Amino acid sequence: MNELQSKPGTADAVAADLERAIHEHRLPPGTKLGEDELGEVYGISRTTVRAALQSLGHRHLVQHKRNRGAFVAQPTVREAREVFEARSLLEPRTAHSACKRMTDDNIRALQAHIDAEHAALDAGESGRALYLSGRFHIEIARMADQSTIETMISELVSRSSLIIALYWQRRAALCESQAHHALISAFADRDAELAEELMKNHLLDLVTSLDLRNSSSIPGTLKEALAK
Amino acid sequence: MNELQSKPGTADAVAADLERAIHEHRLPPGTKLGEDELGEVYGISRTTVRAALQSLGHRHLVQHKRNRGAFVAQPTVREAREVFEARSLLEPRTAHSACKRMTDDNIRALQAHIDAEHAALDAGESGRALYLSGRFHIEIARMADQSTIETMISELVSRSSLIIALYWQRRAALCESQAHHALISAFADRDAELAEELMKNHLLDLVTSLDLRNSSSIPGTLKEALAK
DNA sequence: GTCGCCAAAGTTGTATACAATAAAGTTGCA
DNA sequence: TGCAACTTTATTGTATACAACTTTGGCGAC
Repeated sequence: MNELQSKPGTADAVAADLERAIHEHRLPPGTKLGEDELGEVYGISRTTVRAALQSLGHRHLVQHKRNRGAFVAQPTVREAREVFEARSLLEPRTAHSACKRMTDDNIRALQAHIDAEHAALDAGESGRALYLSGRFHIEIARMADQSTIETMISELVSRSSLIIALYWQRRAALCESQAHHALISAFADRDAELAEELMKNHLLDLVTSLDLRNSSSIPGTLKEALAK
Repeated sequence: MNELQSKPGTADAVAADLERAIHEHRLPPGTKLGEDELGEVYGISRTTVRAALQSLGHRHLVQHKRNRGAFVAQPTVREAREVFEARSLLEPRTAHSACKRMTDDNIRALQAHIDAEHAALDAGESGRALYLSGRFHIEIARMADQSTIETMISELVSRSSLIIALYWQRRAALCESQAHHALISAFADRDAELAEELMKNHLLDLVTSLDLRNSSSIPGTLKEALAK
């Protein structure tokens, strides 16, 4: 059941690699993604790099500035709200659908996901833990057998990772896994209504754990704000 | 309040032009989009054409076949169901939100949209009428002031146009505008709950007006189906 | 006569070279 | 000394050239 991954050196492979690096916070928001630089890293020409960056740009993970280059996107407060609004429309109902189709193998796979997340957290790899935490949501969409919605959620989850990088406030540390555990329990009990409600609340909790007050100074954006 | 449109000759402009042509059924599903050919039409190089085609590919409007080229996408029955499933999750609630924010000017704009649609239909421009009919849904999302969701709905609407081209069955002709009129009435009455319900039923009607029986022979796909 | 192989043509995939634009640093003048 | 305009430099935007692959037509063998 290997997910089909592109051969290394292709635009898709580079885009996937960059997306993961962004998702894992190894590339913070605002990081410049020079074409020559990336081409040298991956041993490919700018043409392929550009294709990858364009793909990420279309998913709102990188922001293109004309004649300036590509940068890891810095979602605004407004954008952050919109992303979670969209997720709240898609994911609860998708969790409901997924629950009704879920097999025992699926549930075990989700449990394994959480275990891996914990392991990463224990190993101090918080970026990887965050990535796996996002994948959890995508896996649920996949189990709902809705590839179109899965694609959308995948984009929203990646963007959420950027939002977390910018607006996360320390206090609410890792209540994450609690919600995910509860979801798995609902799946195991085949309680679709409960799963839907849990997902809804989980997303709500995520939003409230963010600091989305207007115009909080985003690190690295200050100089740009003045320049403009 | 001119919507910012890219200068002609840019990848964005070409992509927008092609998207509209696809939406208006001037480019039927399965049409080959040769790079040299398009470059000659628009007076630009293949580089720019490729960027435009890649953009449309990411929106699932064109399908890329390795070393074969780009073709106007031919959504499968499964994909068709998924697109409308996604729309049913997004649009009713968005109509609700839009209703609560809607101004009198907004309502007049929507009415003007429908009038233009009728005019196009009377002029025999059924493609343009279909395009405007889709724009109606996008305008509502815009009025909900949710640009992220608007982008998603925009993609889904364009894909719906391809689905209609493939699976539309003659009988249910143009009950379309009826539903849109009813929606405007709900907006005018500031009845958000009703608007949500109307949108939900409207999308349901759309799906049931399609012929989504498995493996109905799609024009132009037959030879490919046999080849595979 | 049909099947299979081979060759040639056309198209996309990739890399490189050139042009345009924006940022930054420098120099000159007030 | 401060500001402004210019020059320089580095980067992206665009076009073109080459390579790889798929397809299609023809030729030969069975």
